[in-house]
Amino acid sequence: MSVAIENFVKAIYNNDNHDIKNTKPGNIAKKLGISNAAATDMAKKLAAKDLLNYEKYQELQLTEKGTKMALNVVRKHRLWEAFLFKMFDMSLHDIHREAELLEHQTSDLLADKISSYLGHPKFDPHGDPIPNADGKITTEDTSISLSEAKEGKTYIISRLMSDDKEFFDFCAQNEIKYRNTLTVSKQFISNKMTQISIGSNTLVLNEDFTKIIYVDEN
Amino acid sequence: MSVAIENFVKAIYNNDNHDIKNTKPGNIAKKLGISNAAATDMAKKLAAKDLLNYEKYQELQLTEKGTKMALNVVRKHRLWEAFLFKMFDMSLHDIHREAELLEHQTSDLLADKISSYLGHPKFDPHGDPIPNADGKITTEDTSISLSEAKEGKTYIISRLMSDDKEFFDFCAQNEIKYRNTLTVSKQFISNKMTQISIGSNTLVLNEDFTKIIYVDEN
DNA sequence: TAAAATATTTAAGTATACTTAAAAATTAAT
DNA sequence: ATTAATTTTTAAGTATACTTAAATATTTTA
Repeated sequence: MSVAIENFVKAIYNNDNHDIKNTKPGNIAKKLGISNAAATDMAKKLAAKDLLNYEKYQELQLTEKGTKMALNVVRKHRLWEAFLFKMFDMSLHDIHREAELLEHQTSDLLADKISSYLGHPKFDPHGDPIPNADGKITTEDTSISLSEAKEGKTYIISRLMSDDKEFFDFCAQNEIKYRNTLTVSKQFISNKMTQISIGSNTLVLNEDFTKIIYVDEN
Repeated sequence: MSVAIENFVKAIYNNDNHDIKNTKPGNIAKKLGISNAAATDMAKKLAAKDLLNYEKYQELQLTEKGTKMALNVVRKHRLWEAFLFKMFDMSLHDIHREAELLEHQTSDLLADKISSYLGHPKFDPHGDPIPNADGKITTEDTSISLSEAKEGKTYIISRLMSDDKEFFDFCAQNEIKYRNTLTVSKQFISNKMTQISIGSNTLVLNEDFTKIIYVDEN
């Protein structure tokens, strides 16, 4: 299957799992940087290949076959991220960019070699779960976004759900890192801001950031 | 530039350097598994981009710009081979197949990271030289093919110039490996066969193999 | 050196993955 | 509940990288 198709099913999968669960063509188009028309076209094409269910004006739904393909690509993406992060001194943003390309040109054999070398990790450096060779995610997700965290409690950062360079630069400057500990000192409900202390820093984060920083109870 | 273009200039580069130096469209087409017509088309297109010089019915000649592009791709290919060979237990044939895909999706940044990790190797596991970051090959090639080697002399294997699985399987079974030592016991000139002793084996190789096994004097 | 074989080029056509522009349907706002 | 705004779809068109078939040029060989 082509890169375009792999990226399309991956975008649906990611949208379905994370975001506000909008998998209509326009939303997928926005993620992929293509026109709405192109997304509608592709949706019809993939429906004919039994990768997704398409009904006019409805959400796109991956079939079992489509989900399997998406998970295979996601697995390769996250394995590459884990591998490059371990081997080389590269930022989370950079490893994401490389993985975005390499994921489509990686045999199942090589993916297994990488997984094996890393000791079959269950999470990538963003904290996202890595599907196993059968395309199954075997970990439970108990984490919540920082925006939903409770005042006074201490948490461990479990995921940094972003591909944005500016966000990661901010993280790097403020000890916001996968597995680090933080305490929520205050939730400013009406302003949708969250005050945390992490290491020696006190930070007040707005919703843009607290929605993509995921944490687990300590 | 597209994968098709990168593969096209790479094929010209490789043909120009190794083989019987035939870079006419038909020969490139054969290497790439495309039709002659497609190769002629592409040649015209690349001439317009100043990647090669095209004159009807003549050999295709890479320009400086085209050569640079080819060397950049070749560098990435050989770095991936060296890296995968070091990291994972994979055959020469397998690492070639992976590198063939990964080479087009690798940033200069990542290539440099790989090179640095490996200590800036000058040769890949086939014995082919790895161009440096400036696209220069800094090693001299003093090796000759086994078909040209002298009776009675001892040599070191410097290159295994093939991507063929059967050839590498044969090599694996007979201690034919980069850097191993062999002695040419007899050249059967009229039959174009070469008898060698390597390790505990005596082998009589025909021209198909002696033309792709390169050796250096001891 | 002329005929036969081979290679290259031209021409016409295809599939993929897009585009823009307009029409149709849905969703949001008053 | 209409109207307005937004989305989705359809339609027509484009670039890339191929294909096959036929025409033309080159190379081989007898």
